[in-house]
Amino acid sequence: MAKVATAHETRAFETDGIPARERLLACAASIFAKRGYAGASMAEIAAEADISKSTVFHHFGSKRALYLAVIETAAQDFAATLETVLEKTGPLDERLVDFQCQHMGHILSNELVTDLVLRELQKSQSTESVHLVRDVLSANFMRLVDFISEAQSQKLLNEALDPSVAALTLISANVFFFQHRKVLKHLPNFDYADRPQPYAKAVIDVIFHGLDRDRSE
Amino acid sequence: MAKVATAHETRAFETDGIPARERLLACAASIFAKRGYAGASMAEIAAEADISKSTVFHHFGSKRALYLAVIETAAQDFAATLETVLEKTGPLDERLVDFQCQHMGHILSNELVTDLVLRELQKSQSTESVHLVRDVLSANFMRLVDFISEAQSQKLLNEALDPSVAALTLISANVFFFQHRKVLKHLPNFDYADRPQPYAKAVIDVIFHGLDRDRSE
DNA sequence: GTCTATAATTCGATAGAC
DNA sequence: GTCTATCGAATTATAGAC
Repeated sequence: MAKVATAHETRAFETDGIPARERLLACAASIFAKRGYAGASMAEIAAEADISKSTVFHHFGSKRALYLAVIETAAQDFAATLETVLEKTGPLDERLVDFQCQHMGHILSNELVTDLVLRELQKSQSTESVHLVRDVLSANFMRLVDFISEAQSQKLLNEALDPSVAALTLISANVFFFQHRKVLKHLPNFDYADRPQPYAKAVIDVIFHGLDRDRSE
Repeated sequence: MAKVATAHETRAFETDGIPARERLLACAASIFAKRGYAGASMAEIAAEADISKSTVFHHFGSKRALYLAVIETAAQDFAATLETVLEKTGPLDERLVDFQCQHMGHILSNELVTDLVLRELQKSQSTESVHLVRDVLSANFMRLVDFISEAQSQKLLNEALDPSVAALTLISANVFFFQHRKVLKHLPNFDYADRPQPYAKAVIDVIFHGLDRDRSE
Protein backbone atom coordinates (compact mmCIF):
# COMPACT_ATOMS: atom_id res chain seq x y z
CA MET A 1 0.00 0.00 0.00
CA ALA A 2 2.66 2.45 1.01
CA LYS A 3 4.56 1.44 -2.13
CA VAL A 4 1.62 2.26 -4.35
CA ALA A 5 1.29 5.69 -2.84
CA THR A 6 4.99 6.32 -3.43
CA ALA A 7 4.69 5.31 -7.05
CA HIS A 8 1.96 7.87 -7.47
CA GLU A 9 4.20 10.63 -6.31
CA THR A 10 7.01 9.86 -8.77
CA ARG A 11 4.98 10.87 -11.81
CA ALA A 12 4.79 14.67 -11.84
CA PHE A 13 3.53 15.58 -15.33
CA GLU A 14 1.83 13.94 -18.37
CA THR A 15 -1.88 13.30 -18.24
CA ASP A 16 -1.67 9.52 -18.40
CA GLY A 17 0.73 7.64 -16.18
CA ILE A 18 3.50 6.34 -18.36
CA PRO A 19 5.39 3.91 -16.16
CA ALA A 20 2.53 1.51 -15.42
CA ARG A 21 1.41 1.45 -19.01
CA GLU A 22 4.87 0.75 -20.31
CA ARG A 23 5.55 -1.93 -17.76
CA LEU A 24 2.26 -3.48 -18.77
CA LEU A 25 3.12 -3.45 -22.46
CA ALA A 26 6.48 -5.04 -21.83
CA CYS A 27 5.05 -7.81 -19.66
CA ALA A 28 2.19 -8.40 -22.07
CA ALA A 29 4.63 -8.70 -24.96
CA SER A 30 6.68 -11.26 -23.11
CA ILE A 31 3.72 -13.33 -21.99
CA PHE A 32 1.83 -13.21 -25.29
CA ALA A 33 5.01 -14.27 -27.02
CA LYS A 34 5.67 -17.06 -24.54
CA ARG A 35 2.16 -18.52 -24.40
CA GLY A 36 0.45 -17.30 -27.55
CA TYR A 37 -2.72 -15.23 -27.54
CA ALA A 38 -5.11 -17.84 -26.19
CA GLY A 39 -2.61 -19.23 -23.71
CA ALA A 40 -1.90 -15.89 -22.10
CA SER A 41 -4.16 -14.87 -19.24
CA MET A 42 -4.87 -11.32 -18.21
CA ALA A 43 -4.33 -12.41 -14.63
CA GLU A 44 -0.79 -13.52 -15.33
CA ILE A 45 0.00 -10.37 -17.26
CA ALA A 46 -1.38 -8.22 -14.46
CA ALA A 47 0.57 -10.15 -11.85
CA GLU A 48 3.78 -9.93 -13.85
CA ALA A 49 3.37 -6.17 -14.17
CA ASP A 50 2.46 -5.97 -10.48
CA ILE A 51 -0.85 -4.32 -11.27
CA SER A 52 -4.41 -5.39 -10.62
CA LYS A 53 -6.43 -6.93 -13.39
CA SER A 54 -8.93 -4.11 -13.32
CA THR A 55 -6.21 -1.58 -13.95
CA VAL A 56 -5.18 -3.46 -17.04
CA PHE A 57 -8.73 -3.16 -18.33
CA HIS A 58 -8.75 0.48 -17.40
CA HIS A 59 -5.76 1.17 -19.68
CA PHE A 60 -6.68 -1.15 -22.52
CA GLY A 61 -10.33 -1.99 -22.86
CA SER A 62 -9.90 -5.65 -23.66
CA LYS A 63 -7.43 -8.47 -24.04
CA ARG A 64 -7.53 -8.05 -27.78
CA ALA A 65 -6.80 -4.33 -27.53
CA LEU A 66 -3.83 -5.00 -25.26
CA TYR A 67 -2.51 -7.53 -27.74
CA LEU A 68 -2.84 -5.09 -30.62
CA ALA A 69 -1.18 -2.37 -28.58
CA VAL A 70 1.80 -4.66 -28.04
CA ILE A 71 2.23 -5.20 -31.75
CA GLU A 72 1.63 -1.58 -32.57
CA THR A 73 4.23 -0.49 -30.06
CA ALA A 74 6.83 -2.81 -31.56
CA ALA A 75 6.15 -1.41 -35.01
CA GLN A 76 6.38 2.15 -33.77
CA ASP A 77 9.66 1.37 -32.05
CA PHE A 78 11.06 0.32 -35.36
CA ALA A 79 9.54 3.31 -37.10
CA ALA A 80 11.74 5.52 -34.94
CA THR A 81 14.88 3.57 -35.84
CA LEU A 82 13.83 3.59 -39.47
CA GLU A 83 13.55 7.36 -39.46
CA THR A 84 17.00 7.77 -37.98
CA VAL A 85 18.56 5.45 -40.53
CA LEU A 86 16.85 6.82 -43.62
CA GLU A 87 17.51 10.43 -42.72
CA LYS A 88 21.26 9.97 -42.79
CA THR A 89 23.30 11.14 -45.74
CA GLY A 90 26.08 9.32 -47.53
CA PRO A 91 26.51 6.80 -50.36
CA LEU A 92 23.35 4.84 -51.07
CA ASP A 93 24.98 1.46 -50.64
CA GLU A 94 26.15 2.37 -47.15
CA ARG A 95 22.74 3.65 -46.20
CA LEU A 96 21.12 0.45 -47.43
CA VAL A 97 23.61 -1.63 -45.47
CA ASP A 98 22.78 0.48 -42.46
CA PHE A 99 19.06 -0.08 -42.93
CA GLN A 100 19.42 -3.79 -43.46
CA CYS A 101 21.65 -4.22 -40.40
CA GLN A 102 19.42 -2.11 -38.18
CA HIS A 103 16.36 -4.01 -39.29
CA MET A 104 18.06 -7.34 -38.69
CA GLY A 105 19.22 -6.14 -35.30
CA HIS A 106 15.74 -4.96 -34.43
CA ILE A 107 13.92 -8.18 -35.22
CA LEU A 108 16.58 -10.22 -33.45
CA SER A 109 16.60 -8.15 -30.29
CA ASN A 110 12.80 -8.23 -30.23
CA GLU A 111 12.60 -11.86 -31.18
CA LEU A 112 9.62 -12.65 -29.00
CA VAL A 113 7.45 -9.93 -30.48
CA THR A 114 8.74 -10.66 -33.97
CA ASP A 115 7.60 -14.25 -33.60
CA LEU A 116 4.28 -12.96 -32.38
CA VAL A 117 3.82 -10.70 -35.38
CA LEU A 118 4.83 -13.40 -37.83
CA ARG A 119 2.45 -15.87 -36.27
CA GLU A 120 -0.32 -13.27 -36.40
CA LEU A 121 0.33 -12.57 -40.06
CA GLN A 122 0.23 -16.20 -41.00
CA LYS A 123 -3.27 -16.99 -39.84
CA SER A 124 -5.10 -14.69 -42.22
CA GLN A 125 -8.10 -14.16 -39.99
CA SER A 126 -10.01 -11.28 -41.45
CA THR A 127 -10.71 -9.78 -38.03
CA GLU A 128 -9.96 -6.23 -37.02
CA SER A 129 -6.62 -7.37 -35.67
CA VAL A 130 -5.07 -8.22 -38.97
CA HIS A 131 -6.38 -5.00 -40.42
CA LEU A 132 -4.66 -2.97 -37.78
CA VAL A 133 -1.53 -5.06 -37.91
CA ARG A 134 -1.36 -4.48 -41.61
CA ASP A 135 -2.02 -0.80 -41.26
CA VAL A 136 0.69 -0.44 -38.67
CA LEU A 137 3.26 -2.56 -40.47
CA SER A 138 2.47 -1.09 -43.83
CA ALA A 139 3.38 2.35 -42.54
CA ASN A 140 6.95 1.16 -42.05
CA PHE A 141 6.92 -0.60 -45.38
CA MET A 142 5.70 2.49 -47.18
CA ARG A 143 8.42 4.53 -45.53
CA LEU A 144 11.04 2.25 -47.05
CA VAL A 145 9.36 2.24 -50.45
CA ASP A 146 9.24 6.03 -50.43
CA PHE A 147 12.90 6.18 -49.58
CA ILE A 148 13.75 3.98 -52.55
CA SER A 149 11.43 5.89 -54.90
CA GLU A 150 12.94 9.15 -53.82
CA ALA A 151 16.46 7.86 -54.45
CA GLN A 152 15.32 6.70 -57.87
CA SER A 153 13.97 10.10 -58.86
CA GLN A 154 17.27 11.61 -57.81
CA LYS A 155 18.97 9.11 -60.11
CA LEU A 156 20.74 7.57 -57.14
CA LEU A 157 19.15 4.17 -57.72
CA ASN A 158 18.23 2.19 -60.80
CA GLU A 159 14.94 3.65 -61.99
CA ALA A 160 13.89 0.60 -63.94
CA LEU A 161 13.07 -1.42 -60.84
CA ASP A 162 9.83 -1.56 -58.89
CA PRO A 163 10.54 0.07 -55.53
CA SER A 164 8.00 -2.01 -53.64
CA VAL A 165 9.51 -5.23 -54.97
CA ALA A 166 12.95 -4.04 -53.97
CA ALA A 167 11.74 -3.13 -50.49
CA LEU A 168 10.02 -6.45 -50.05
CA THR A 169 13.09 -8.32 -51.22
CA LEU A 170 15.16 -6.62 -48.53
CA ILE A 171 12.65 -7.41 -45.84
CA SER A 172 12.16 -10.97 -47.06
CA ALA A 173 15.85 -11.72 -46.76
CA ASN A 174 15.97 -10.60 -43.13
CA VAL A 175 12.73 -12.24 -42.12
CA PHE A 176 13.67 -15.53 -43.76
CA PHE A 177 17.02 -15.48 -41.99
CA PHE A 178 15.25 -14.74 -38.73
CA GLN A 179 12.69 -17.48 -39.10
CA HIS A 180 15.14 -20.18 -40.03
CA ARG A 181 18.26 -19.07 -38.21
CA LYS A 182 18.26 -22.24 -36.15
CA VAL A 183 18.37 -24.63 -39.07
CA LEU A 184 20.55 -22.55 -41.36
CA LYS A 185 23.49 -23.72 -39.28
CA HIS A 186 23.20 -27.06 -40.97
CA LEU A 187 23.41 -25.90 -44.54
CA PRO A 188 26.78 -26.91 -45.91
CA ASN A 189 28.84 -24.04 -47.34
CA PHE A 190 26.80 -21.43 -45.53
CA ASP A 191 29.02 -19.31 -43.31
CA TYR A 192 26.51 -16.78 -42.06
CA ALA A 193 24.22 -18.87 -39.87
CA ASP A 194 25.39 -17.26 -36.64
CA ARG A 195 26.48 -13.94 -38.13
CA PRO A 196 23.32 -11.98 -38.83
CA GLN A 197 24.95 -8.60 -39.39
CA PRO A 198 27.49 -9.83 -41.95
CA TYR A 199 24.64 -11.67 -43.62
CA ALA A 200 22.56 -8.51 -43.82
CA LYS A 201 25.51 -6.74 -45.38
CA ALA A 202 26.09 -9.58 -47.86
CA VAL A 203 22.45 -9.40 -48.92
CA ILE A 204 22.84 -5.72 -49.72
CA ASP A 205 25.98 -6.55 -51.70
CA VAL A 206 23.87 -8.87 -53.82
CA ILE A 207 20.86 -6.63 -54.18
CA PHE A 208 22.72 -3.36 -54.63
CA HIS A 209 25.34 -4.50 -57.10
CA GLY A 210 23.31 -7.25 -58.72
CA LEU A 211 24.22 -10.67 -59.98
CA ASP A 212 24.94 -9.39 -63.47
CA ARG A 213 28.54 -9.94 -64.52
CA ASP A 214 29.54 -6.49 -65.78
CA ARG A 215 30.88 -5.14 -62.53
CA SER A 216 33.69 -2.65 -62.80
CA GLU A 217 34.23 -2.12 -59.07
CA MET B 1 -9.94 -56.19 -54.61
CA ALA B 2 -9.63 -57.01 -58.24
CA LYS B 3 -8.21 -53.57 -58.81
CA VAL B 4 -5.59 -54.01 -56.15
CA ALA B 5 -4.54 -57.36 -57.56
CA THR B 6 -4.23 -55.80 -60.98
CA ALA B 7 -2.10 -53.06 -59.60
CA HIS B 8 0.18 -55.62 -58.08
CA GLU B 9 0.68 -57.34 -61.39
CA THR B 10 1.55 -54.15 -63.23
CA ARG B 11 4.73 -53.74 -61.25
CA ALA B 12 7.18 -56.26 -62.60
CA PHE B 13 10.38 -54.91 -61.08
CA GLU B 14 11.18 -52.56 -58.18
CA THR B 15 11.11 -54.10 -54.76
CA ASP B 16 8.29 -52.02 -53.26
CA GLY B 17 4.92 -51.49 -54.90
CA ILE B 18 4.76 -48.04 -56.45
CA PRO B 19 1.09 -47.19 -57.08
CA ALA B 20 -0.21 -47.80 -53.55
CA ARG B 21 2.79 -46.06 -52.13
CA GLU B 22 2.20 -43.00 -54.26
CA ARG B 23 -1.45 -42.80 -53.47
CA LEU B 24 -0.56 -43.13 -49.82
CA LEU B 25 1.99 -40.35 -49.99
CA ALA B 26 -0.49 -38.03 -51.67
CA CYS B 27 -3.20 -38.70 -49.10
CA ALA B 28 -0.78 -38.44 -46.22
CA ALA B 29 0.47 -35.11 -47.54
CA SER B 30 -3.04 -33.76 -47.72
CA ILE B 31 -4.04 -34.98 -44.28
CA PHE B 32 -0.84 -34.00 -42.49
CA ALA B 33 -1.15 -30.57 -44.03
CA LYS B 34 -4.79 -30.27 -43.06
CA ARG B 35 -4.54 -31.51 -39.49
CA GLY B 36 -0.90 -31.07 -38.55
CA TYR B 37 1.32 -33.96 -37.46
CA ALA B 38 -0.34 -34.65 -34.12
CA GLY B 39 -3.84 -34.13 -35.48
CA ALA B 40 -3.49 -36.58 -38.33
CA SER B 41 -4.44 -40.16 -37.63
CA MET B 42 -2.98 -43.12 -39.45
CA ALA B 43 -6.49 -44.56 -39.65
CA GLU B 44 -7.77 -41.55 -41.56
CA ILE B 45 -4.79 -41.60 -43.91
CA ALA B 46 -5.25 -45.29 -44.60
CA ALA B 47 -8.96 -44.81 -45.20
CA GLU B 48 -8.40 -41.87 -47.51
CA ALA B 49 -5.93 -43.91 -49.57
CA ASP B 50 -8.31 -46.88 -49.49
CA ILE B 51 -5.64 -49.08 -47.97
CA SER B 52 -5.56 -50.99 -44.72
CA LYS B 53 -3.66 -49.55 -41.79
CA SER B 54 -1.36 -52.56 -41.72
CA THR B 55 -0.39 -51.92 -45.32
CA VAL B 56 0.53 -48.38 -44.40
CA PHE B 57 2.81 -49.67 -41.67
CA HIS B 58 4.22 -52.21 -44.10
CA HIS B 59 5.32 -49.48 -46.50
CA PHE B 60 6.47 -47.00 -43.89
CA GLY B 61 7.47 -48.36 -40.53
CA SER B 62 5.94 -45.57 -38.46
CA LYS B 63 3.85 -42.42 -38.52
CA ARG B 64 7.03 -40.38 -38.23
CA ALA B 65 8.60 -42.20 -41.18
CA LEU B 66 5.54 -41.62 -43.33
CA TYR B 67 5.61 -37.98 -42.42
CA LEU B 68 9.25 -37.68 -43.35
CA ALA B 69 8.64 -39.52 -46.60
CA VAL B 70 5.97 -36.98 -47.53
CA ILE B 71 8.37 -34.12 -47.07
CA GLU B 72 11.20 -35.94 -48.79
CA THR B 73 9.00 -36.70 -51.78
CA ALA B 74 8.02 -33.06 -52.15
CA ALA B 75 11.66 -32.03 -52.10
CA GLN B 76 12.58 -34.66 -54.67
CA ASP B 77 9.74 -33.53 -56.90
CA PHE B 78 11.22 -30.10 -56.92
CA ALA B 79 14.71 -31.47 -57.45
CA ALA B 80 13.53 -32.85 -60.79
CA THR B 81 12.07 -29.49 -61.84
CA LEU B 82 15.24 -27.80 -60.66
CA GLU B 83 17.40 -30.02 -62.81
CA THR B 84 15.30 -29.29 -65.89
CA VAL B 85 15.46 -25.57 -65.33
CA LEU B 86 19.14 -25.30 -64.54
CA GLU B 87 20.21 -27.50 -67.41
CA LYS B 88 18.75 -25.15 -69.99
CA THR B 89 20.96 -22.82 -71.95
CA GLY B 90 20.40 -19.18 -72.75
CA PRO B 91 21.06 -15.80 -71.15
CA LEU B 92 21.61 -16.01 -67.43
CA ASP B 93 18.87 -13.54 -66.56
CA GLU B 94 16.31 -15.58 -68.44
CA ARG B 95 17.43 -18.75 -66.75
CA LEU B 96 17.16 -17.10 -63.36
CA VAL B 97 13.68 -15.82 -64.16
CA ASP B 98 12.82 -19.34 -65.20
CA PHE B 99 14.13 -20.76 -61.96
CA GLN B 100 12.37 -18.19 -59.80
CA CYS B 101 9.05 -18.67 -61.59
CA GLN B 102 9.25 -22.44 -61.48
CA HIS B 103 10.09 -22.36 -57.81
CA MET B 104 7.24 -19.97 -57.09
CA GLY B 105 4.89 -22.16 -59.10
CA HIS B 106 6.06 -25.25 -57.28
CA ILE B 107 5.51 -23.97 -53.76
CA LEU B 108 2.14 -22.52 -54.72
CA SER B 109 0.83 -25.63 -56.40
CA ASN B 110 2.03 -27.70 -53.45
CA GLU B 111 0.86 -25.23 -50.88
CA LEU B 112 -0.24 -27.75 -48.31
CA VAL B 113 3.10 -29.53 -48.24
CA THR B 114 4.95 -26.23 -48.36
CA ASP B 115 3.10 -25.11 -45.26
CA LEU B 116 3.97 -28.40 -43.66
CA VAL B 117 7.66 -28.01 -44.42
CA LEU B 118 7.73 -24.44 -43.21
CA ARG B 119 6.00 -25.35 -39.98
CA GLU B 120 8.43 -28.22 -39.50
CA LEU B 121 11.42 -25.95 -40.03
CA GLN B 122 10.18 -23.42 -37.53
CA LYS B 123 10.01 -25.62 -34.48
CA SER B 124 13.71 -26.37 -34.22
CA GLN B 125 13.25 -29.71 -32.52
CA SER B 126 16.58 -31.46 -32.76
CA THR B 127 14.97 -34.81 -33.52
CA GLU B 128 15.83 -37.02 -36.45
CA SER B 129 13.07 -35.35 -38.43
CA VAL B 130 14.65 -31.96 -38.72
CA HIS B 131 17.97 -33.55 -39.58
CA LEU B 132 16.46 -35.37 -42.50
CA VAL B 133 14.41 -32.41 -43.57
CA ARG B 134 17.51 -30.31 -43.63
CA ASP B 135 19.50 -32.90 -45.50
CA VAL B 136 16.81 -33.26 -48.11
CA LEU B 137 16.19 -29.56 -48.55
CA SER B 138 19.85 -28.69 -48.48
CA ALA B 139 20.41 -30.90 -51.53
CA ASN B 140 18.20 -28.60 -53.57
CA PHE B 141 19.79 -25.56 -52.03
CA MET B 142 23.27 -26.81 -52.85
CA ARG B 143 22.21 -27.48 -56.41
CA LEU B 144 21.23 -23.83 -56.79
CA VAL B 145 24.41 -22.61 -55.11
CA ASP B 146 26.50 -24.78 -57.41
CA PHE B 147 24.70 -23.38 -60.41
CA ILE B 148 25.49 -19.84 -59.34
CA SER B 149 29.11 -20.68 -58.50
CA GLU B 150 29.57 -22.34 -61.84
CA ALA B 151 28.17 -19.31 -63.66
CA GLN B 152 30.54 -17.15 -61.66
CA SER B 153 33.61 -19.13 -62.65
CA GLN B 154 32.51 -18.82 -66.27
CA LYS B 155 32.35 -15.07 -65.72
CA LEU B 156 28.63 -15.12 -66.43
CA LEU B 157 27.76 -13.75 -63.01
CA ASN B 158 29.37 -11.23 -60.71
CA GLU B 159 32.17 -13.09 -58.97
CA ALA B 160 32.36 -10.75 -56.00
CA LEU B 161 29.16 -12.04 -54.45
CA ASP B 162 28.66 -14.94 -52.11
CA PRO B 163 26.72 -17.57 -54.07
CA SER B 164 24.99 -19.00 -51.02
CA VAL B 165 23.76 -15.57 -49.97
CA ALA B 166 22.48 -14.96 -53.49
CA ALA B 167 20.72 -18.32 -53.54
CA LEU B 168 19.14 -17.71 -50.17
CA THR B 169 17.98 -14.27 -51.22
CA LEU B 170 16.16 -15.77 -54.19
CA ILE B 171 14.50 -18.40 -52.06
CA SER B 172 13.66 -15.95 -49.30
CA ALA B 173 11.79 -13.71 -51.69
CA ASN B 174 9.57 -16.54 -52.90
CA VAL B 175 8.98 -18.05 -49.50
CA PHE B 176 8.13 -14.70 -47.97
CA PHE B 177 5.68 -14.01 -50.76
CA PHE B 178 4.17 -17.44 -50.25
CA GLN B 179 3.82 -17.10 -46.50
CA HIS B 180 2.26 -13.69 -46.57
CA ARG B 181 0.41 -13.72 -49.87
CA LYS B 182 -2.91 -13.29 -48.10
CA VAL B 183 -2.00 -10.07 -46.34
CA LEU B 184 0.15 -8.60 -49.09
CA LYS B 185 -3.08 -7.65 -50.82
CA HIS B 186 -3.51 -4.90 -48.30
CA LEU B 187 -0.20 -3.17 -48.79
CA PRO B 188 -0.84 0.09 -50.59
CA ASN B 189 1.14 0.53 -53.80
CA PHE B 190 1.87 -3.17 -54.09
CA ASP B 191 0.58 -4.51 -57.39
CA TYR B 192 1.83 -8.06 -57.20
CA ALA B 193 -0.23 -9.55 -54.39
CA ASP B 194 -2.20 -11.83 -56.67
CA ARG B 195 0.38 -12.11 -59.42
CA PRO B 196 3.06 -14.49 -58.16
CA GLN B 197 4.77 -15.10 -61.48
CA PRO B 198 5.22 -11.42 -62.36
CA TYR B 199 6.45 -10.90 -58.82
CA ALA B 200 9.03 -13.66 -59.21
CA LYS B 201 10.21 -12.03 -62.40
CA ALA B 202 10.36 -8.60 -60.78
CA VAL B 203 12.49 -10.02 -57.98
CA ILE B 204 14.98 -11.33 -60.51
CA ASP B 205 15.00 -7.92 -62.16
CA VAL B 206 16.07 -6.45 -58.85
CA ILE B 207 18.59 -9.10 -57.91
CA PHE B 208 20.08 -9.60 -61.35
CA HIS B 209 20.50 -5.98 -62.36
CA GLY B 210 20.93 -4.55 -58.88
CA LEU B 211 19.71 -1.36 -57.28
CA ASP B 212 22.85 0.52 -58.27
CA ARG B 213 22.14 3.43 -60.60
CA ASP B 214 24.66 2.85 -63.42
CA ARG B 215 22.45 0.73 -65.65
CA SER B 216 23.02 1.10 -69.38
CA GLU B 217 20.26 -1.25 -70.50
C1' DG C 1 -26.73 -32.24 -20.58
C1' DT C 2 -25.24 -30.30 -16.07
C1' DC C 3 -21.20 -29.00 -13.24
C1' DT C 4 -17.09 -26.88 -12.53
C1' DA C 5 -12.85 -24.55 -13.12
C1' DT C 6 -10.67 -21.04 -15.40
C1' DA C 7 -10.41 -16.78 -17.45
C1' DA C 8 -12.46 -12.35 -19.37
C1' DT C 9 -14.88 -8.46 -18.26
C1' DT C 10 -17.60 -5.11 -15.38
C1' DC C 11 -18.72 -2.54 -11.09
C1' DG C 12 -18.24 0.46 -7.23
C1' DA C 13 -15.23 2.62 -4.31
C1' DT C 14 -10.89 4.98 -2.89
C1' DA C 15 -7.15 8.20 -3.15
C1' DG C 16 -4.20 11.59 -4.96
C1' DA C 17 -3.47 15.60 -8.64
C1' DC C 18 -5.02 19.76 -10.55
C1' DG D 1 -14.89 19.21 -7.29
C1' DT D 2 -13.54 16.68 -11.20
C1' DC D 3 -10.41 13.48 -13.32
C1' DT D 4 -7.81 9.50 -13.55
C1' DA D 5 -5.19 5.52 -11.75
C1' DT D 6 -5.90 2.03 -8.86
C1' DC D 7 -7.96 -1.93 -6.51
C1' DG D 8 -11.15 -5.87 -4.62
C1' DA D 9 -15.10 -8.10 -5.47
C1' DA D 10 -18.79 -9.53 -8.44
C1' DT D 11 -20.37 -11.06 -12.92
C1' DT D 12 -20.44 -13.44 -17.18
C1' DA D 13 -18.47 -16.69 -20.68
C1' DT D 14 -16.31 -20.78 -21.98
C1' DA D 15 -14.24 -25.13 -22.11
C1' DG D 16 -13.70 -29.75 -20.17
C1' DA D 17 -15.25 -33.47 -16.98
C1' DC D 18 -18.55 -36.50 -15.68
